[in-house]
Amino acid sequence: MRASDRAYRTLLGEIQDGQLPAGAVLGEVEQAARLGVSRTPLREALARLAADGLVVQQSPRVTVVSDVDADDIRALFEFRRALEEAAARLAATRADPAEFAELAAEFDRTSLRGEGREHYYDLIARFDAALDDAVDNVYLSSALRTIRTHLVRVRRLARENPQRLSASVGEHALIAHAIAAQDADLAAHATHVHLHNALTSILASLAEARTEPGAA
Amino acid sequence: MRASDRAYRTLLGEIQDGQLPAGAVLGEVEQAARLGVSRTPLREALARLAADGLVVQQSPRVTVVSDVDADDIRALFEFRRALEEAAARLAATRADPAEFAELAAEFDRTSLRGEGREHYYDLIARFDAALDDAVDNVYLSSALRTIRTHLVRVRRLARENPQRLSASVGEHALIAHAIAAQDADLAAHATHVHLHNALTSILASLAEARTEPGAA
DNA sequence: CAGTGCTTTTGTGTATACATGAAGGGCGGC
DNA sequence: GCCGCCCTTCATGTATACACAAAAGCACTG
Repeated sequence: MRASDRAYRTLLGEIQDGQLPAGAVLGEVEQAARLGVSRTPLREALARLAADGLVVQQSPRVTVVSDVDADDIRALFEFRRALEEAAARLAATRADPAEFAELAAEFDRTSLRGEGREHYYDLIARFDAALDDAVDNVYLSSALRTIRTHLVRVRRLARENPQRLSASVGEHALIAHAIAAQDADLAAHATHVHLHNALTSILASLAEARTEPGAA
Repeated sequence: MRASDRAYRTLLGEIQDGQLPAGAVLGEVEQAARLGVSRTPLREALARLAADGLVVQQSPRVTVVSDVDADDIRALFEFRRALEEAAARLAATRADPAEFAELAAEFDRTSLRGEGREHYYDLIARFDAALDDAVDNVYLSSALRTIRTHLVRVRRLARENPQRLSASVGEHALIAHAIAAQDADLAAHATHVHLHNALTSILASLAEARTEPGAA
């Protein structure tokens, strides 16, 4: 693997994990030395992170990990709503109904059995991949990939409670059913509802975390 | 200005102008020599172009200018529709009505006087800037900027006729009026109509250009 | 003592040298 | 004569050296 890829993935993971918190300064020489690569591939990694919006050039000389506050999350979800509603509509038109019927059944089963976090996240990831595949639009997929990159960090900031997770499974089931039924309106509206609930939960969790900053 | 910026802008302009046609191979040493910069800033420029989607890595070793065909344009407009409808809705909620009333009046005047191409494109650019400003969402604005970058090339491929241009002014006037009236539904639907008409015109022009490939 | 200007230092921007790997051509064998 | 292997070459990936600019610190002056 290329050194620039390693640097990118490492930094990406560290930013998503919170090991590199918002505001952390990323000096080229410093990070290059730490990651064991030279400045050239590290610069490329920083450029990619900047294109993703995960780091920003605070001043011409200093690159920092971008901040994430409630307003950012609202903006992200505005963007996400526009894209995912469109994606849901397109998938309802183009997707293989059988594939989404199968996904819907899996969501239903997961909801009943109440499985763990990792099973749920894995299922979500497969659902997202199927959506991307069905939509078959590189512009949309690329933008959705960027959003998901940011969402990893947002989820970490606002640790979702099991109750919300369970509700989310049901919402996904409905979206998958709608796509399988080729009902574009329902798919879009169910997506809207899902994102509304997700945002509400995240903002509530964030506000809660602010009042009692412990438990880190 | 930085050498990497110069390289980026030059290459961007040449791709948008068609001087670098789709499929053109961009070797690092070759382009670096041609543009009078070294490989390091040129690589950065290529990376930015790749992030924009204007060049693609055809194979691990060769970077080419991305192709634009009718399917690409349809995909671009699907994406654009999702974003601009959302932007129109948000602008209708958040924009300063007076600003868009003024823009709407300018569109009306332009429509009456039948001014030239450059005046129209300039007005559109100001409208887009006002929209970006009103929406106040970096994710949306960033995605819209990417779209506009691609649109320059699309417009060049499908030279729009004066008739379509004139109709487009009227469609923009309606969108601006809707935003000024804070009518989100009308703004979104007028945007949808506008993009539908624009896409139809572009695809027709493209099909026409294919049957008579002269007039280049 | 404070303010200003100079100097030093540090970090980025750029150029170039080196390593590595793939692709193409040529030569040899079958 | 054709196929396959090896060698050469050239492209990218990486490392590093150099240049420049900005910021910080110190010293000198008012």
